[in-house]
Order: sequence, then C-alpha cells, then structure tokens
Amino acid sequence: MSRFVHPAKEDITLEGVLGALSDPMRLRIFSKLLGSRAGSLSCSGATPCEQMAKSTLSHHFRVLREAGLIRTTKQGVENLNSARWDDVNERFPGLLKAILKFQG
Amino acid sequence: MSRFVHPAKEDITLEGVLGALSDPMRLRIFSKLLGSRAGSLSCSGATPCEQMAKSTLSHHFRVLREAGLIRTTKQGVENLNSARWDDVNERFPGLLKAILKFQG
DNA sequence: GCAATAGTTCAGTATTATTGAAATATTGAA
DNA sequence: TTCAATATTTCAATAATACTGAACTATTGC
Repeated sequence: MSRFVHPAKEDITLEGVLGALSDPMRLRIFSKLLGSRAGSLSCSGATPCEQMAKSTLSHHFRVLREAGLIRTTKQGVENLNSARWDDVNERFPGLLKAILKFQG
Repeated sequence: MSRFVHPAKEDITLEGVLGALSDPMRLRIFSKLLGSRAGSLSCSGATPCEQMAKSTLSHHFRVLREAGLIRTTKQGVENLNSARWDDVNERFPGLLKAILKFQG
C-alpha cells in the first residue's frame, strides 16, 4: 500500500504553498475541496476538468499534499482528500483567504 | 535596444503572480524592491544572493516583469526596477500584503 | 478467485530553469 | 570618435520538472 506524505504543520513552507496554488488546476482542486459540503472528496470527485489524464491528476494531488495543503487518506477503493485549512491558516494566517478570494 | 514587456494592470493574472512569487529568489527580489528607500533598484542592486549567474538573475527579473509585479526602465547603463504595488493591489486587493507578511 | 473501480508508479517525451559565453547598449575618458 | 568599462540580455546547451499512456497495486463485491 502506498503511504501518503504529509508535512507537519510547522514544515509547511510559503514557497510550497504558493507553488502548489500557482497552477490553475491545483487551485481549482483546492477550492473544490474547500467548497465541498462533506469536507472531503475523492480524486475524481475533485477533478477540475474531465479530460485530464489520471496520472496527471494524481500528480497534482501529490503536489498539493506535499505542500501541506491537503490531507489524503485511503477509504476503501478511493482516496478521501480534504483541505488542511486550519493547519495552513495557523502557519500563514490570512494567506489562503487572500488567495482564494480571487479564485473564480 | 531591448524593449521590456509589461502587462497592463488588467492583464495581471493570479497564477502569474503566485507563480512568480513561489520562487524564493524572486520573492526576495520583490521584497527588496519594496523595501528600497529610493523605490527602485538596479538588477544587481536587488540581487538576492551574490553567487547567482547574471543570466539567471536576468531571467528572474523577466518573470517578475511579465507577471506584472515589477516595472523595468533602462536608465543609462543600468535597469531601474520598481515594484508595481498599486497595480497589483488594485487587481488583487490584499494579496501582496498577505504574502509578504511571511517573507523573512 | 475474478472482474470492476480508484489511484499510483514507471518511463518516455515535452516543457521550463539554469548557466557560461557571446552580444548589445550606454557612459565617460583618451 | 574610438575605446574600455559596466550592466544586462540573448543564445545555446544542459539540468530539472511536468505530463501522459501503459502497466501495476489495492479494495470491494460477486
């Protein structure tokens, strides 16, 4: 089984967060996770666009995960992804709000 | 003479700004420009570290410029670079402040 | 066990970054 | 006005990173 890499809250870096969210697909994924009523979504459930290759989608989730922006757990046959809002916000107060304000 | 490319204020994109500032060298350059008493600095005057190749530095200034974060004009033998704080702030109010708050 | 489903990993190609070397532009002095 | 010095850009090559199809792994239900 593959184990997901999640940095500790204090290891989240500004450049990691900005780099992860500087890709419009990843920004949309993150925004979708935040907007989800359930609080978490499968990878395919959070796809920003249908025609993206599975491997590319998987790559984007990994970048978000390793930047500390999302947490992924395996739940049955799918992954559940949720935004680490509180962690990121405690590390960089106000940053996510300021960025997401402009995400359409 | 080389002409610098500066996007209009309304053409500045969120992904461009985040991508440009997701590089720690560029974030330091931008921060240095903002902190400069004169309001503008030459490329070498805003170098984030001495051992960087001139061509790399030039590349970073171009990324910042094309993202709309800085304005460059040729003044004599050197370039004068200044942060486009107002333009970026009008386009994305509060964004720069939220990011730079965490720049050491 | 087998097929279906959801993602990951791998390996090749494509894009982007970094750099040394050469080129360009400007200034000031001989 | 020619020449050297300075500041920066452009070019071309290499290094690193991103994207993708194909193959693989893990889980569930039949």
